[in-house]
Amino acid sequence: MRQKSAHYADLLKQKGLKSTPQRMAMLRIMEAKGHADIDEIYQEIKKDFVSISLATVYKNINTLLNDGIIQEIKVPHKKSKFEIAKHKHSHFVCERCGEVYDVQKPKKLDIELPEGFEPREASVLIVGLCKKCH
Amino acid sequence: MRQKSAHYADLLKQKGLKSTPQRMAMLRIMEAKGHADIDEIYQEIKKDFVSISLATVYKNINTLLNDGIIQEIKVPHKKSKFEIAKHKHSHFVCERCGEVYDVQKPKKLDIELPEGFEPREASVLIVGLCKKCH
DNA sequence: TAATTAAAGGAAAATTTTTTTCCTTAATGA
DNA sequence: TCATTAAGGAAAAAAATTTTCCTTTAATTA
Repeated sequence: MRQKSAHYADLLKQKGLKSTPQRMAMLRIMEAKGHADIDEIYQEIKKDFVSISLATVYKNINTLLNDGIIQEIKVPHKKSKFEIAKHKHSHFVCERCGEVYDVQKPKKLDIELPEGFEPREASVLIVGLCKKCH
Repeated sequence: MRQKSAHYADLLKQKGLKSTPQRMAMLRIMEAKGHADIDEIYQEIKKDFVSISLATVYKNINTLLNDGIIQEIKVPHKKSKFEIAKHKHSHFVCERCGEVYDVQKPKKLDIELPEGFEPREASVLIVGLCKKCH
């Protein structure tokens, strides 16, 4: 824990962002949950910061997104989830419970693009049943 | 054109949906554009149906989605796009102009899932520069 | 430390997006 | 053609997100 928090504080400082308790808590929540949507973050953080404003959560999500500290995962039929930005990986969404899991990225993708198209990044989303729901 | 429209009319009938002019127009717009977001559809359809309600567009999007006639593509940083449901394929999004293109689906994805996870479907989204913007 | 200052927080309002309601209109099928 | 019922339109409501404005506080420096 000491490590992680220090890490986030440094990361924020690097980007010229203040490491406020609310912001750190949001990062810790995303860290702990792996993937969380706005409302989950808000409900969770309210346990520690009773009077935190939902606007603060949104503002922080946006600044953290802009600085690449977190990233958004858009999932079919559900609200966007946010996660701490990390090494590249793919996602698995359980169609029953909605949980998002990180899975390894495919070694290579054999998709042929038309002439003139320049890929920069690919993301894979697998939909299915997770261990619990299967 | 005769073909396509008849096709849609039949498709709607099959699903027990009425083939109204507004609904047909929405399908034609998605067909023509390939991928369109709510606002694009609304702006476009207003040219023919001056007094169409935005609520009608939303309602139709939802019924068409529920019956699997169209599908939603969630794209990072932009509004969702909708397309006529067709054989499986992947998407390429241009990070400059935002245009979405259909690309072939990978033959196979070598992603190892943890024990107990059952994949049903995978979607691949490639982000990069399209021919025009490259 | 104490003082400074710029960024961040909170509350409320404003915007934007989406859904619902309620009544009217029109597509479908007998 | 008529009856039925889904769909359309307008407006309101609800939900989601952003902005405003003022206060507080983290970070910097004297």
